[in-house]
Amino acid sequence: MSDLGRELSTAVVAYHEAVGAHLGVTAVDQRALALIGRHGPLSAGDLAKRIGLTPGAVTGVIDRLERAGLARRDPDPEDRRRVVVTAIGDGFGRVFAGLSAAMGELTSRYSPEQQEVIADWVTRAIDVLREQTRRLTEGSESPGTR
Amino acid sequence: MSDLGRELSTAVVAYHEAVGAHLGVTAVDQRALALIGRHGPLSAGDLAKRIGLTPGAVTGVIDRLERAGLARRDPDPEDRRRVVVTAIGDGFGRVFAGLSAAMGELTSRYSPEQQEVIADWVTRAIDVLREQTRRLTEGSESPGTR
DNA sequence: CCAGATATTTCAGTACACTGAACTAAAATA
DNA sequence: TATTTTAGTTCAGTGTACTGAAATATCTGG
Repeated sequence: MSDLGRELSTAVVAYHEAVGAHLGVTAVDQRALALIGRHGPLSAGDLAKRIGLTPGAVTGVIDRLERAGLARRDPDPEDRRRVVVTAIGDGFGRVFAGLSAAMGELTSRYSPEQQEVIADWVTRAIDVLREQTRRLTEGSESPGTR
Repeated sequence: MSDLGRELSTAVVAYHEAVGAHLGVTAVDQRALALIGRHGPLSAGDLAKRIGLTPGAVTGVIDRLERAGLARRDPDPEDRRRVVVTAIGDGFGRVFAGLSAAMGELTSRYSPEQQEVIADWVTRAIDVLREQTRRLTEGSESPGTR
């Protein structure tokens, strides 16, 4: 099972690399997009803090996401200095459409009780990954933390 | 569930990035290491073909893996032009030790039947990911394919 | 034994994302 | 209203991984 986990993560990383190469976005760009997708629209500055990059670098991140048609810049009507970045339509979903469909098809072949077990495991596995990531990251500097 | 898949993959990518930053190896390096781990020792040239890089770039990949203590260069006794690259001990496992332990602990909390279901789903999910990756990659040029 | 083929490394040049600092515009404060 | 602070972009410089070609070492077929 530990081997399976390793293979799964390798396959996931390879997939993300392929998506990135296909769309002209980096791994960081994709993480930023996922962050927006999960959290909702964010200002450029907030995005910078969240992903640990300088504001200058974030401009590049947004440029690439916009060019790939995955996100959109909008002026904040409340504060016209601010730029609000929004994931377009379901830009992420569109890119991942083939994967989502195949995964849905796969999962539908299991009984409802089995699907329950799988979803539960995946949820907890995500927590484990986040915790381990935090453990690795802490101690290293990040520009936002200074 | 499709959202879960997305979150899982995002978490996996973030974890790999953190591991890479920690050890000074790139995502490509990690994929190369996984390839060696799965397939067994490979010559530098074979590695180049498999990961789609020029021989010159592969020299750098192996350099970084060696520097991180994850792989080893050995001359091929059968053909002294060749260099055989081997994953060290369980270098990969050592790096991923924290993750493997946590994942093992997580999975052990399920009944044997449930574990069966999870392992089955993960195995098939890996196949789906590989297939989708292949679909994205084909059509794009790679140095080895030319 | 010699000429060509093959495996890897080295090296110069290129591409690209990041930092840090200067710049522009807009808000907040006095 | 004038000054200071804040948000984002632009830009020069840096680091790093890649390509393509040349160099080195070794194998193989005539």
